[in-house]
Amino acid sequence: MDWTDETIARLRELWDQGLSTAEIGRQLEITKNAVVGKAHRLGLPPRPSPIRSRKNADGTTEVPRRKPPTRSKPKPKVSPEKAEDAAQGSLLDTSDAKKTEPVAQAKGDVKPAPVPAGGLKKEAVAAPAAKVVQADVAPSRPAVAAPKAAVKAEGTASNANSDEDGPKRALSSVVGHSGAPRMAPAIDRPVRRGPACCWPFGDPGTPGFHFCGARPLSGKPYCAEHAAIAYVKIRDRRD
DNA sequence: CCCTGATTCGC
DNA sequence: GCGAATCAGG
Repeated sequence: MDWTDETIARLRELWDQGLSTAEIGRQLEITKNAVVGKAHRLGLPPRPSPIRSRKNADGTTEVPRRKPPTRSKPKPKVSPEKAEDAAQGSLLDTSDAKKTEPVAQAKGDVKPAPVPAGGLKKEAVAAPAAKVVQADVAPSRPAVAAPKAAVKAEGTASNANSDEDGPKRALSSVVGHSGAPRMAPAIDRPVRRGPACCWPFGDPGTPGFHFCGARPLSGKPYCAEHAAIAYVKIRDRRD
């Protein structure tokens, strides 16, 4: 993993948004360990940890006894092949024409698309301080992720699977709405110094990848347009 | 089991 | 510096 300035920025954003390390890892296509490790090294603010670290009265943090790790695992270094899939065509849907098949699907399943498997969880509910919860998914792949939350909230995939390709087909329509985030909006100011909408276009690592860059809503990482997609009101996601 | 984040430590 | 392995709590 090469931690470019951009990926670090993304990590910071996502971390700041309160996403779980695993979620961030999925979006950046790295492991959560990498996320945690890097975040730790960067000195990012620690997030509520599941492990109890009770504090003494004087403020010192008492860490539970750490057992001397018996780490001597001659584990063969079989590097898992990380096939990169560059499926970006789906964002190019300019009209509201309903594509029943995301492009990503068509490309051999060498690597499963990083679509989050879990449904909305506590993390989503406990999210930021507003009536707005984060879509449990990431805009890393807006065409796939965002709509999923918008469409079916409680779809734990276990019960709502009467329609197999339900989510897939639904997403296209959702994406189509709200002015279809196709390519980068031609912003008047190509270069801005302030905060920029970090809604991604294309796949990270590919030449055409870039962020929206428009002025984000205050306190949010996205501009108004993309925030509307990235966030879903609790009320609205219930059917 | 699953999830989570934190830490360790070989590389 | 990086991150897999591991730990540890829920």
